[in-house]
Amino acid sequence: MRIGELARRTGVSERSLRYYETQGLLRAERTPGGHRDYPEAAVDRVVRIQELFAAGLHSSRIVQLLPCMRDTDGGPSAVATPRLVEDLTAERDRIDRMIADLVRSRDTLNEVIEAARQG
Amino acid sequence: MRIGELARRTGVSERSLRYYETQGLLRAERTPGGHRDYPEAAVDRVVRIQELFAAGLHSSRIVQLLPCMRDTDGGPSAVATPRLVEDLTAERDRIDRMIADLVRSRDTLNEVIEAARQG
DNA sequence: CTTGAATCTGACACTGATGTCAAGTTTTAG
DNA sequence: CTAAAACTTGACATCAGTGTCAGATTCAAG
Repeated sequence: MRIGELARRTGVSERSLRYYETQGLLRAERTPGGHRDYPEAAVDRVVRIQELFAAGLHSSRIVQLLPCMRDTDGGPSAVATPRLVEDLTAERDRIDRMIADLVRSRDTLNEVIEAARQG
Repeated sequence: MRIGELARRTGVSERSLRYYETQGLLRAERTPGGHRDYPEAAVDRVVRIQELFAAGLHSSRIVQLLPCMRDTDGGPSAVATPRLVEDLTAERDRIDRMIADLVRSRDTLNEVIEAARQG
């Protein structure tokens, strides 16, 4: 599929999809004229990438991580090196803390919302 | 307490504490010489502010929210206007989606980490 | 062939909290 | 009194993904 359709189906802008490519996160075949041609699996991949960005991972980290993830197309997965495992563990712990923070913030908002509904 | 101690106790930089003040998030008495003098409750407040920043709320939103939160010192709390409740509800829903995303990312990382431990 | 939609590359701007540095003032300890 | 530490304001930089615009090219349909 071409970039417009991928953008529409993932909700990610064309600009961002091109940026992902420069960062080595996403590859695409090219038509004879130079237009990008994505495989169906790109949809899932882009969604994953977005999730990881939302989790605060940087491009460089996602680049390392992607080949180790079991893909939707069941492609051959690499195995993380000990060094990478260490880094990913740190990321995971950071995400856990982030989740805890978010839960507290959500509860705070709910308190205020509830107080207003009753007041 | 002065800004250095507040920074140390909250883990937030002095730079950020001053920024919070310019945004109307944090007030401080001043010594005759002009140095900031924070009440004990500032510690909790700063922690809350940090959490809300981490949840993706902007200064302007936190400014609206703060007076509606029940403070640690049990100060008089304002009640959110209907308009604010609407905005806060949207924020809460966004946070809920963010949490869901984070959980997925964490699970992804755990999968890779586990695969490496066994591989 | 023609025309309009889609895509290409490249460049520049922005966001918004935070880092950092500079020059000057206040506070505190000896 | 004095020196060091802490604090002040102000300005500029940074990050990293994303928005946006311009000009050129390709694609698809009539």
